[in-house]
Amino acid sequence: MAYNDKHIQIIETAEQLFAKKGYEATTVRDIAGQADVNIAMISYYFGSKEKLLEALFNHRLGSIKMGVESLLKNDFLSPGKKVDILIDEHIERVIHHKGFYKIMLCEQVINKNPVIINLLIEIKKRNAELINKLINDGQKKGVFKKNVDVVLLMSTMLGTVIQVLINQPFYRDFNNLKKMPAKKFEETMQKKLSAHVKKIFKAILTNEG
Amino acid sequence: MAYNDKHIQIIETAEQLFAKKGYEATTVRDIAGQADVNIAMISYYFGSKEKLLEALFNHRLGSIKMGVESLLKNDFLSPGKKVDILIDEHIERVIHHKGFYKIMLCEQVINKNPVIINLLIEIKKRNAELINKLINDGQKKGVFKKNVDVVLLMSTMLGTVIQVLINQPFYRDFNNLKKMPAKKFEETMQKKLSAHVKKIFKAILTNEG
DNA sequence: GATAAAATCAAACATTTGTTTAATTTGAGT
DNA sequence: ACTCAAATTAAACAAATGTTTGATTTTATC
Repeated sequence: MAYNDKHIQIIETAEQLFAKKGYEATTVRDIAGQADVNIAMISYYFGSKEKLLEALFNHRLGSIKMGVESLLKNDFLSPGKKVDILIDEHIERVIHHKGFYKIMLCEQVINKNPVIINLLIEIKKRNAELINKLINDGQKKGVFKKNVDVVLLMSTMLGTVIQVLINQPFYRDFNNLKKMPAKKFEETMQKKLSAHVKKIFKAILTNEG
Repeated sequence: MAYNDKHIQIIETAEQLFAKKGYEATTVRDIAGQADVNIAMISYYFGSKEKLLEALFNHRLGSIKMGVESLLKNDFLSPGKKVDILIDEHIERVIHHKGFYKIMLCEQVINKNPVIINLLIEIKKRNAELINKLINDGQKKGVFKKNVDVVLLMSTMLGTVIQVLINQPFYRDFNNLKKMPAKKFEETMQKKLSAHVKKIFKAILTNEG
Protein backbone atom coordinates (compact mmCIF):
# COMPACT_ATOMS: atom_id res chain seq x y z
CA MET A 1 0.00 0.00 0.00
CA ALA A 2 1.26 3.47 -0.89
CA TYR A 3 0.79 6.34 1.53
CA ASN A 4 -0.03 9.89 0.48
CA ASP A 5 0.88 13.05 2.38
CA LYS A 6 -2.14 12.82 4.65
CA HIS A 7 -1.36 9.20 5.46
CA ILE A 8 2.17 10.17 6.45
CA GLN A 9 0.90 13.10 8.47
CA ILE A 10 -1.35 10.83 10.49
CA ILE A 11 1.28 8.09 10.82
CA GLU A 12 3.97 10.43 12.09
CA THR A 13 1.62 12.17 14.49
CA ALA A 14 0.63 8.77 15.82
CA GLU A 15 4.32 7.93 16.16
CA GLN A 16 4.92 10.97 18.34
CA LEU A 17 1.98 10.16 20.59
CA PHE A 18 2.65 6.42 20.81
CA ALA A 19 6.22 7.20 21.82
CA LYS A 20 5.15 9.74 24.42
CA LYS A 21 2.15 8.01 25.99
CA GLY A 22 2.32 4.43 24.75
CA TYR A 23 0.11 2.81 22.13
CA GLU A 24 -2.79 1.83 24.40
CA ALA A 25 -2.89 5.13 26.26
CA THR A 26 -3.06 7.08 23.01
CA THR A 27 -6.60 7.62 21.74
CA VAL A 28 -7.63 8.06 18.15
CA ARG A 29 -9.04 11.42 19.24
CA ASP A 30 -5.56 12.44 20.41
CA ILE A 31 -4.12 11.50 17.06
CA ALA A 32 -6.89 13.10 15.00
CA GLY A 33 -6.69 16.27 17.08
CA GLN A 34 -2.95 16.68 16.82
CA ALA A 35 -2.81 15.67 13.17
CA ASP A 36 -5.65 18.12 12.52
CA VAL A 37 -7.91 15.63 10.75
CA ASN A 38 -11.38 14.36 11.54
CA ILE A 39 -11.46 11.34 13.79
CA ALA A 40 -13.24 9.25 11.19
CA MET A 41 -10.30 9.65 8.80
CA ILE A 42 -8.25 7.17 10.79
CA SER A 43 -10.65 4.29 10.25
CA TYR A 44 -11.29 5.54 6.74
CA TYR A 45 -7.62 5.52 5.80
CA PHE A 46 -6.18 2.69 7.87
CA GLY A 47 -9.14 0.56 8.96
CA SER A 48 -8.40 0.67 12.66
CA LYS A 49 -6.08 2.00 15.32
CA GLU A 50 -4.14 -1.25 15.31
CA LYS A 51 -3.72 -1.19 11.54
CA LEU A 52 -2.41 2.35 11.92
CA LEU A 53 0.27 0.99 14.23
CA GLU A 54 1.12 -1.63 11.62
CA ALA A 55 1.25 1.08 8.97
CA LEU A 56 3.73 2.97 11.16
CA PHE A 57 5.95 -0.09 11.35
CA ASN A 58 5.79 -0.61 7.59
CA HIS A 59 6.58 3.05 7.02
CA ARG A 60 9.63 3.17 9.28
CA LEU A 61 11.02 -0.33 8.89
CA GLY A 62 10.96 0.02 5.13
CA SER A 63 13.47 2.87 5.20
CA ILE A 64 15.57 1.39 7.99
CA LYS A 65 16.00 -1.97 6.31
CA MET A 66 18.05 -0.67 3.42
CA GLY A 67 20.78 0.81 5.60
CA VAL A 68 22.65 -2.34 6.47
CA GLU A 69 22.37 -4.02 3.08
CA SER A 70 24.25 -1.44 1.02
CA LEU A 71 27.07 -1.02 3.51
CA LEU A 72 27.93 -4.69 3.64
CA LYS A 73 28.09 -5.03 -0.14
CA ASN A 74 30.81 -2.39 -0.35
CA ASP A 75 34.05 -4.11 -1.42
CA PHE A 76 36.49 -1.31 -0.63
CA LEU A 77 36.10 -1.36 3.14
CA SER A 78 37.82 -3.69 5.57
CA PRO A 79 35.62 -5.77 7.91
CA GLY A 80 36.81 -3.70 10.86
CA LYS A 81 35.90 -0.46 9.15
CA LYS A 82 32.52 -1.86 8.19
CA VAL A 83 31.78 -2.75 11.79
CA ASP A 84 32.60 0.80 12.87
CA ILE A 85 30.31 2.26 10.24
CA LEU A 86 27.60 -0.22 11.14
CA ILE A 87 27.72 0.98 14.74
CA ASP A 88 27.70 4.66 13.86
CA GLU A 89 24.84 4.26 11.43
CA HIS A 90 22.83 2.39 14.01
CA ILE A 91 23.40 5.10 16.62
CA GLU A 92 22.44 7.76 14.09
CA ARG A 93 19.25 5.90 13.27
CA VAL A 94 18.21 5.46 16.88
CA ILE A 95 18.87 9.11 17.71
CA HIS A 96 17.08 10.29 14.58
CA HIS A 97 14.10 8.02 15.23
CA LYS A 98 14.06 7.98 19.02
CA GLY A 99 10.29 7.81 19.13
CA PHE A 100 10.00 4.86 16.80
CA TYR A 101 12.69 2.89 18.58
CA LYS A 102 10.87 3.40 21.86
CA ILE A 103 7.64 2.14 20.34
CA MET A 104 9.47 -0.81 18.79
CA LEU A 105 11.01 -1.73 22.13
CA CYS A 106 7.65 -1.76 23.89
CA GLU A 107 6.02 -3.73 21.10
CA GLN A 108 8.74 -6.34 21.35
CA VAL A 109 8.14 -6.60 25.07
CA ILE A 110 4.38 -6.95 24.73
CA ASN A 111 4.76 -9.17 21.70
CA LYS A 112 1.10 -9.26 20.77
CA ASN A 113 0.46 -8.08 17.25
CA PRO A 114 1.41 -10.90 14.84
CA VAL A 115 1.93 -8.61 11.84
CA ILE A 116 4.47 -6.55 13.76
CA ILE A 117 6.13 -9.58 15.33
CA ASN A 118 6.72 -11.07 11.90
CA LEU A 119 8.06 -7.83 10.50
CA LEU A 120 10.54 -7.60 13.35
CA ILE A 121 11.61 -11.23 13.18
CA GLU A 122 12.23 -10.90 9.46
CA ILE A 123 14.38 -7.79 9.96
CA LYS A 124 16.33 -9.31 12.82
CA LYS A 125 17.01 -12.46 10.87
CA ARG A 126 18.17 -10.56 7.82
CA ASN A 127 20.41 -8.30 9.91
CA ALA A 128 21.86 -11.19 11.87
CA GLU A 129 22.62 -13.07 8.66
CA LEU A 130 24.28 -10.09 7.03
CA ILE A 131 26.39 -9.34 10.09
CA ASN A 132 27.21 -13.01 10.32
CA LYS A 133 28.57 -12.86 6.78
CA LEU A 134 30.58 -9.76 7.62
CA ILE A 135 32.10 -11.50 10.62
CA ASN A 136 32.82 -14.66 8.65
CA ASP A 137 34.55 -12.50 6.08
CA GLY A 138 36.69 -10.94 8.77
CA GLN A 139 37.48 -14.36 10.19
CA LYS A 140 38.62 -15.65 6.81
CA LYS A 141 40.87 -12.63 6.47
CA GLY A 142 42.27 -13.42 9.91
CA VAL A 143 41.33 -10.09 11.50
CA PHE A 144 38.40 -11.40 13.59
CA LYS A 145 38.48 -14.12 16.22
CA LYS A 146 36.66 -17.43 15.91
CA ASN A 147 33.56 -18.37 17.92
CA VAL A 148 31.71 -15.08 17.89
CA ASP A 149 28.11 -15.13 19.06
CA VAL A 150 26.41 -12.81 16.60
CA VAL A 151 23.10 -12.52 18.44
CA LEU A 152 24.81 -11.68 21.72
CA LEU A 153 26.90 -9.06 19.98
CA MET A 154 23.85 -7.53 18.31
CA SER A 155 21.99 -7.57 21.62
CA THR A 156 24.80 -5.60 23.19
CA MET A 157 24.74 -2.98 20.46
CA LEU A 158 20.95 -2.63 20.36
CA GLY A 159 20.61 -2.88 24.14
CA THR A 160 23.37 -0.42 24.98
CA VAL A 161 22.20 2.21 22.53
CA ILE A 162 18.53 2.12 23.50
CA GLN A 163 19.42 2.01 27.18
CA VAL A 164 21.61 5.09 26.83
CA LEU A 165 18.78 6.82 25.03
CA ILE A 166 16.37 6.00 27.84
CA ASN A 167 18.90 7.02 30.50
CA GLN A 168 19.94 10.21 28.72
CA PRO A 169 18.60 12.57 31.43
CA PHE A 170 20.12 10.42 34.14
CA TYR A 171 23.45 10.31 32.29
CA ARG A 172 23.49 14.08 32.16
CA ASP A 173 22.59 14.43 35.80
CA PHE A 174 25.02 11.83 37.11
CA ASN A 175 27.97 13.28 35.21
CA ASN A 176 27.21 16.86 36.27
CA LEU A 177 26.56 18.04 32.74
CA LYS A 178 23.41 19.99 33.50
CA LYS A 179 24.98 23.32 32.55
CA MET A 180 26.02 22.06 29.12
CA PRO A 181 23.71 23.20 26.29
CA ALA A 182 21.41 20.44 25.03
CA LYS A 183 22.94 20.41 21.56
CA LYS A 184 26.48 20.15 22.83
CA PHE A 185 25.48 17.47 25.34
CA GLU A 186 23.86 15.28 22.72
CA GLU A 187 26.91 15.51 20.46
CA THR A 188 29.21 14.63 23.33
CA MET A 189 27.05 11.71 24.38
CA GLN A 190 26.81 10.37 20.85
CA LYS A 191 30.60 10.42 20.48
CA LYS A 192 31.13 8.71 23.81
CA LEU A 193 28.50 6.11 23.03
CA SER A 194 30.03 5.44 19.62
CA ALA A 195 33.52 5.01 21.06
CA HIS A 196 32.15 2.80 23.82
CA VAL A 197 30.34 0.38 21.52
CA LYS A 198 33.25 0.27 19.08
CA LYS A 199 35.61 -0.60 21.90
CA ILE A 200 33.32 -3.44 22.95
CA PHE A 201 33.13 -4.81 19.43
CA LYS A 202 36.87 -4.60 19.08
CA ALA A 203 37.30 -6.53 22.31
CA ILE A 204 34.90 -9.25 21.22
CA LEU A 205 36.01 -9.48 17.61
CA THR A 206 39.77 -8.92 17.62
CA ASN A 207 42.79 -9.79 19.71
CA GLU A 208 43.91 -6.32 20.70
CA GLY A 209 42.40 -3.68 22.97
CA MET B 1 2.53 0.49 53.82
CA ALA B 2 2.62 -3.21 54.68
CA TYR B 3 1.03 -5.72 52.36
CA ASN B 4 -0.83 -8.83 53.54
CA ASP B 5 -1.18 -12.08 51.62
CA LYS B 6 -4.15 -10.83 49.62
CA HIS B 7 -2.30 -7.67 48.67
CA ILE B 8 0.62 -9.72 47.42
CA GLN B 9 -1.71 -12.05 45.56
CA ILE B 10 -3.25 -9.13 43.70
CA ILE B 11 0.09 -7.40 43.11
CA GLU B 12 1.73 -10.48 41.63
CA THR B 13 -1.26 -11.32 39.48
CA ALA B 14 -1.18 -7.76 38.18
CA GLU B 15 2.53 -8.17 37.52
CA GLN B 16 1.89 -11.22 35.33
CA LEU B 17 -0.78 -9.44 33.34
CA PHE B 18 1.06 -6.13 33.00
CA ALA B 19 4.08 -8.03 31.69
CA LYS B 20 2.00 -10.02 29.23
CA LYS B 21 -0.37 -7.37 27.91
CA GLY B 22 1.08 -4.08 29.08
CA TYR B 23 -0.24 -1.86 31.84
CA GLU B 24 -2.84 0.05 29.85
CA ALA B 25 -4.19 -3.00 28.06
CA THR B 26 -4.70 -4.83 31.31
CA THR B 27 -8.10 -4.19 32.90
CA VAL B 28 -8.89 -4.30 36.58
CA ARG B 29 -11.43 -6.98 35.66
CA ASP B 30 -8.60 -9.10 34.20
CA ILE B 31 -6.65 -8.75 37.41
CA ALA B 32 -9.59 -9.36 39.72
CA GLY B 33 -10.66 -12.39 37.69
CA GLN B 34 -7.25 -14.02 37.60
CA ALA B 35 -6.48 -13.18 41.23
CA ASP B 36 -9.89 -14.53 42.15
CA VAL B 37 -11.04 -11.48 44.08
CA ASN B 38 -13.93 -9.12 43.57
CA ILE B 39 -13.20 -6.20 41.28
CA ALA B 40 -13.95 -3.66 44.02
CA MET B 41 -11.13 -5.07 46.14
CA ILE B 42 -8.54 -3.39 43.97
CA SER B 43 -9.79 0.10 44.66
CA TYR B 44 -10.52 -0.90 48.23
CA TYR B 45 -6.98 -2.10 48.85
CA PHE B 46 -4.86 0.11 46.63
CA GLY B 47 -7.02 3.11 45.77
CA SER B 48 -6.69 2.82 42.02
CA LYS B 49 -5.19 0.84 39.19
CA GLU B 50 -2.29 3.27 38.98
CA LYS B 51 -1.58 3.02 42.70
CA LEU B 52 -1.56 -0.75 42.25
CA LEU B 53 1.21 -0.33 39.69
CA GLU B 54 3.11 1.83 42.16
CA ALA B 55 2.58 -0.80 44.84
CA LEU B 56 4.08 -3.38 42.47
CA PHE B 57 7.16 -1.21 42.03
CA ASN B 58 7.53 -0.72 45.77
CA HIS B 59 7.09 -4.43 46.33
CA ARG B 60 9.72 -5.51 43.80
CA LEU B 61 12.21 -2.69 44.02
CA GLY B 62 12.40 -3.05 47.77
CA SER B 63 13.81 -6.55 47.53
CA ILE B 64 16.02 -5.82 44.53
CA LYS B 65 17.70 -2.79 46.10
CA MET B 66 19.46 -4.74 48.81
CA GLY B 67 21.30 -7.01 46.41
CA VAL B 68 24.05 -4.62 45.34
CA GLU B 69 24.65 -3.01 48.70
CA SER B 70 25.74 -6.08 50.63
CA LEU B 71 28.02 -7.38 47.90
CA LEU B 72 30.04 -4.20 47.64
CA LYS B 73 30.63 -3.98 51.38
CA ASN B 74 32.36 -7.36 51.40
CA ASP B 75 36.04 -6.82 52.11
CA PHE B 76 37.36 -10.24 51.16
CA LEU B 77 36.67 -10.04 47.44
CA SER B 78 38.84 -8.34 44.84
CA PRO B 79 37.26 -5.63 42.68
CA GLY B 80 37.45 -7.94 39.67
CA LYS B 81 35.65 -10.73 41.50
CA LYS B 82 33.02 -8.31 42.76
CA VAL B 83 32.29 -7.18 39.21
CA ASP B 84 31.82 -10.78 38.14
CA ILE B 85 29.41 -11.45 40.97
CA LEU B 86 27.59 -8.20 40.27
CA ILE B 87 26.99 -9.32 36.70
CA ASP B 88 25.83 -12.81 37.64
CA GLU B 89 23.49 -11.52 40.31
CA HIS B 90 21.98 -9.06 37.88
CA ILE B 91 21.41 -11.77 35.28
CA GLU B 92 19.84 -14.01 37.93
CA ARG B 93 17.53 -11.22 39.02
CA VAL B 94 16.39 -10.41 35.50
CA ILE B 95 15.72 -14.05 34.68
CA HIS B 96 13.93 -14.61 37.96
CA HIS B 97 11.81 -11.49 37.55
CA LYS B 98 11.46 -11.38 33.77
CA GLY B 99 7.94 -9.97 34.01
CA PHE B 100 8.84 -7.13 36.31
CA TYR B 101 11.87 -6.14 34.27
CA LYS B 102 9.71 -5.95 31.17
CA ILE B 103 7.22 -3.72 32.96
CA MET B 104 10.04 -1.58 34.29
CA LEU B 105 11.51 -1.17 30.82
CA CYS B 106 8.20 -0.01 29.36
CA GLU B 107 7.56 2.35 32.25
CA GLN B 108 10.97 3.93 31.73
CA VAL B 109 10.16 4.42 28.06
CA ILE B 110 6.77 5.99 28.74
CA ASN B 111 8.15 7.94 31.70
CA LYS B 112 4.80 9.18 32.92
CA ASN B 113 4.12 8.22 36.52
CA PRO B 114 6.15 10.54 38.78
CA VAL B 115 6.15 8.16 41.76
CA ILE B 116 7.70 5.41 39.64
CA ILE B 117 10.11 7.74 37.89
CA ASN B 118 11.46 8.92 41.23
CA LEU B 119 11.77 5.38 42.56
CA LEU B 120 13.78 4.40 39.50
CA ILE B 121 15.99 7.47 39.52
CA GLU B 122 16.80 6.91 43.16
CA ILE B 123 17.76 3.28 42.53
CA LYS B 124 19.83 4.12 39.47
CA LYS B 125 21.68 6.86 41.31
CA ARG B 126 22.42 4.61 44.27
CA ASN B 127 23.59 1.78 42.03
CA ALA B 128 25.73 4.06 39.90
CA GLU B 129 27.37 5.54 42.99
CA LEU B 130 28.08 2.16 44.49
CA ILE B 131 29.54 0.81 41.28
CA ASN B 132 31.52 4.01 40.92
CA LYS B 133 33.07 3.36 44.33
CA LEU B 134 33.85 -0.20 43.35
CA ILE B 135 35.58 0.96 40.20
CA ASN B 136 37.49 3.68 42.04
CA ASP B 137 38.64 1.04 44.48
CA GLY B 138 39.88 -1.09 41.61
CA GLN B 139 41.62 1.90 40.09
CA LYS B 140 43.45 2.70 43.32
CA LYS B 141 44.59 -0.89 43.51
CA GLY B 142 45.84 -0.57 39.96
CA VAL B 143 43.72 -3.38 38.51
CA PHE B 144 41.21 -1.16 36.67
CA LYS B 145 41.93 1.42 34.00
CA LYS B 146 41.34 5.15 34.42
CA ASN B 147 38.57 7.08 32.69
CA VAL B 148 35.75 4.58 32.94
CA ASP B 149 32.27 5.85 32.11
CA VAL B 150 30.12 4.16 34.75
CA VAL B 151 26.75 5.01 33.23
CA LEU B 152 27.79 3.71 29.81
CA LEU B 153 29.05 0.53 31.40
CA MET B 154 25.84 0.04 33.35
CA SER B 155 23.79 0.75 30.23
CA THR B 156 25.65 -2.02 28.45
CA MET B 157 24.97 -4.52 31.20
CA LEU B 158 21.31 -3.60 31.66
CA GLY B 159 20.73 -3.21 27.92
CA THR B 160 22.44 -6.41 26.88
CA VAL B 161 20.69 -8.56 29.46
CA ILE B 162 17.19 -7.24 28.83
CA GLN B 163 17.73 -7.38 25.08
CA VAL B 164 18.80 -11.01 25.27
CA LEU B 165 15.74 -11.74 27.34
CA ILE B 166 13.49 -10.13 24.75
CA ASN B 167 15.30 -11.87 21.89
CA GLN B 168 15.37 -15.26 23.61
CA PRO B 169 13.10 -17.02 21.08
CA PHE B 170 15.00 -15.45 18.21
CA TYR B 171 18.33 -16.45 19.73
CA ARG B 172 17.14 -20.02 19.92
CA ASP B 173 15.86 -20.01 16.38
CA PHE B 174 18.88 -18.33 14.83
CA ASN B 175 21.34 -20.69 16.48
CA ASN B 176 19.36 -23.80 15.52
CA LEU B 177 18.67 -24.76 19.13
CA LYS B 178 15.01 -25.57 18.65
CA LYS B 179 15.45 -29.24 19.53
CA MET B 180 17.15 -28.45 22.82
CA PRO B 181 14.86 -28.80 25.88
CA ALA B 182 13.72 -25.47 27.30
CA LYS B 183 15.47 -25.98 30.61
CA LYS B 184 18.78 -26.89 29.02
CA PHE B 185 18.51 -23.99 26.58
CA GLU B 186 17.94 -21.43 29.31
CA GLU B 187 20.92 -22.70 31.28
CA THR B 188 23.12 -22.56 28.21
CA MET B 189 21.97 -19.09 27.33
CA GLN B 190 22.49 -17.80 30.83
CA LYS B 191 26.07 -19.10 30.87
CA LYS B 192 26.85 -17.60 27.47
CA LEU B 193 25.29 -14.28 28.45
CA SER B 194 27.26 -14.23 31.69
CA ALA B 195 30.55 -14.93 29.93
CA HIS B 196 29.74 -12.36 27.27
CA VAL B 197 29.04 -9.51 29.70
CA LYS B 198 32.04 -10.40 31.86
CA LYS B 199 34.28 -10.32 28.81
CA ILE B 200 32.97 -6.86 27.94
CA PHE B 201 33.56 -5.56 31.45
CA LYS B 202 37.04 -6.99 31.46
CA ALA B 203 37.79 -5.27 28.18
CA ILE B 204 36.52 -1.92 29.42
CA LEU B 205 37.96 -2.12 32.92
CA THR B 206 41.31 -3.89 32.55
CA ASN B 207 44.26 -4.05 30.21
CA GLU B 208 44.10 -7.67 29.16
CA GLY B 209 41.59 -9.62 27.07
C1' DG C 1 -20.21 22.66 -15.89
C1' DA C 2 -22.07 17.96 -15.18
C1' DT C 3 -20.72 13.61 -12.95
C1' DA C 4 -18.83 10.43 -9.96
C1' DA C 5 -15.56 9.09 -6.80
C1' DA C 6 -12.87 10.44 -2.87
C1' DA C 7 -12.47 13.06 1.22
C1' DT C 8 -14.35 15.23 5.17
C1' DC C 9 -17.49 16.05 8.76
C1' DA C 10 -20.58 16.03 13.08
C1' DA C 11 -23.12 12.91 15.34
C1' DA C 12 -24.31 8.65 17.07
C1' DC C 13 -23.04 3.77 18.19
C1' DA C 14 -22.35 -0.01 21.31
C1' DT C 15 -18.67 -1.48 24.49
C1' DT C 16 -15.58 -1.15 27.79
C1' DT C 17 -13.24 1.38 31.11
C1' DG C 18 -11.97 2.48 36.31
C1' DT C 19 -14.41 3.58 40.20
C1' DT C 20 -18.15 3.86 43.65
C1' DT C 21 -22.13 2.53 46.18
C1' DA C 22 -24.79 0.32 49.41
C1' DA C 23 -25.86 -3.97 51.19
C1' DT C 24 -24.16 -8.25 53.11
C1' DT C 25 -20.91 -11.44 55.14
C1' DT C 26 -17.01 -12.56 57.92
C1' DG C 27 -14.27 -12.88 61.99
C1' DA C 28 -12.19 -11.59 66.24
C1' DG C 29 -12.57 -9.57 70.79
C1' DT C 30 -15.55 -9.16 74.72
C1' DA D 1 -24.25 -14.33 71.93
C1' DC D 2 -23.24 -9.51 70.90
C1' DT D 3 -20.59 -5.91 68.68
C1' DC D 4 -18.19 -3.55 65.47
C1' DA D 5 -14.93 -2.96 62.08
C1' DA D 6 -12.96 -5.12 58.13
C1' DA D 7 -13.74 -7.71 54.08
C1' DT D 8 -16.52 -8.97 50.29
C1' DT D 9 -20.10 -8.68 47.02
C1' DA D 10 -23.29 -7.53 42.94
C1' DA D 11 -24.86 -3.76 40.84
C1' DA D 12 -24.65 0.67 39.11
C1' DC D 13 -22.01 4.85 37.60
C1' DA D 14 -20.35 8.27 34.46
C1' DA D 15 -16.76 8.83 31.31
C1' DA D 16 -14.11 7.42 27.57
C1' DT D 17 -13.13 4.20 24.05
C1' DG D 18 -12.75 2.66 18.80
C1' DT D 19 -15.73 2.50 15.13
C1' DT D 20 -19.61 3.52 11.97
C1' DT D 21 -23.14 6.18 9.81
C1' DG D 22 -25.10 9.19 6.57
C1' DA D 23 -24.89 13.63 4.88
C1' DT D 24 -21.98 17.11 2.85
C1' DT D 25 -17.98 18.99 0.52
C1' DT D 26 -14.05 18.70 -2.37
C1' DT D 27 -11.55 17.10 -6.27
C1' DA D 28 -10.64 15.49 -10.63
C1' DT D 29 -12.25 13.73 -15.26
C1' DC D 30 -14.85 14.13 -19.13
